[in-house]
Amino acid sequence: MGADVTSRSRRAAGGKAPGEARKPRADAQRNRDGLLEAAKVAFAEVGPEASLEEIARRADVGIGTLYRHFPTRDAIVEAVYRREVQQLADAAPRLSDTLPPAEALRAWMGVFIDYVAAKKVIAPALKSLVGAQSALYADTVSRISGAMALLVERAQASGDIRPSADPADLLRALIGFAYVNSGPDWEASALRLIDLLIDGLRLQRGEP
Amino acid sequence: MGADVTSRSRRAAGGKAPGEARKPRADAQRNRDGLLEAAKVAFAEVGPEASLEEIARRADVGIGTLYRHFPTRDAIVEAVYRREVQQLADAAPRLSDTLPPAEALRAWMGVFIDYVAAKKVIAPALKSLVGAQSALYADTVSRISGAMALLVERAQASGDIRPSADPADLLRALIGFAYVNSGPDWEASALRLIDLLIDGLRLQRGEP
DNA sequence: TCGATATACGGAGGAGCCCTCCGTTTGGCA
DNA sequence: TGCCAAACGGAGGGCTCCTCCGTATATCGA
Repeated sequence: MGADVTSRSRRAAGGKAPGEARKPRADAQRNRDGLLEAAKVAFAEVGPEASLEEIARRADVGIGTLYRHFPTRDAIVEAVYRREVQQLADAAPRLSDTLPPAEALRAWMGVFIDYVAAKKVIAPALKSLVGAQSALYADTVSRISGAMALLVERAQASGDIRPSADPADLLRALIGFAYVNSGPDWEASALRLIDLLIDGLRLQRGEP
Repeated sequence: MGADVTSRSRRAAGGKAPGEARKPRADAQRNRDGLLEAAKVAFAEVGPEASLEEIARRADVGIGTLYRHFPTRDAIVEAVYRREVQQLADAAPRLSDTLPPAEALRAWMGVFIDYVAAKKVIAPALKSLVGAQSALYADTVSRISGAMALLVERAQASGDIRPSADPADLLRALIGFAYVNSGPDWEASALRLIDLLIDGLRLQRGEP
């Protein structure tokens, strides 16, 4: 995303094109990595409200350094979660190649829930997936949206589900189910609700 | 709820039973009301994270006074929302007397969404409706749960929806839909999702 | 190899918030 | 009218966020 201040992918060391910044310094890179690692741990333990000063402390780095690398809280949160989200998105095509279309859709939604359950870290970031203000999360959003769209399209093409089904709606529903993640029963409940939705989608009453 | 420190419903002024505290002082009552009013405004503007010191300031009251009346942030949030939630719960029996059971259920869920949309204030308190830790919100929760249970029971009794439908699941779904409340389309999307759920509930495939 | 200098670092400091504690004020009852 | 429980207010300790700037050093050209 555009959040990081340090830019990583410069052309390999050596001659630099005119106007191009030089390669990031080694200590900068090291500190950045350390910060991400510390943040991952802290977010997992405390949630995304974890103290940034505490994260800097854990990374053995000054608070100023943290802010230089990640000017906002969102920036560091987003950086930490990106890889996790990517894994989730990757599951979609895999499932789609394995299962009948509607089942693949159901299964992926289940995986989404499992994922949120396992890495509790993700849950609080969910809102950003549909949030308006999150230019920051655009990348993450498009990956997940893409996964959902793929599954819905295939299920529609095969006639498994009603053609009016809107992937954006389903994503909202899924995020909503995942959001309500307290109580001992929440995961099972979410899975039942997914089944209910899929059943609803299968119904073709009065659709063109 | 048990949150308020000052207790309002004493027996009418006059002789007091042995061991019973005296009636609250007039200034205390006045300040309590002022705090609630200020909090209502502040929560509406900023959400439930609004600064408590700011609320005390707006109410022309010391911070200590705020804390005496409402020892925790939850206490004051809860007090503000209770009346709003009550209105919502009241809508259920009214709809149930007017519409066919499944339609009443659908309509009430719609009202819930409308309500969250109109008084944005409520949205952030949603999580508490299913939260585990919220002994504080027990009253609110039971009112809403009761409304949902009533509607589901009647719809089941009439055979409109599958007997396995779980009111708690549906409440979770509804709260989830309402939670994902950003973007221009969210309300319409939520209503479509409700329709989808109701359609799913109508399906009786493989149910006893 | 050896500076020069862009780059990166650290942390003090201002401002805000949360919540507690306690000296002061005041409303209500006798 | 006077007493005193009840209520008040806000200073203060501790935490957080974020900015700013003087200091240190990694990198690159000579």
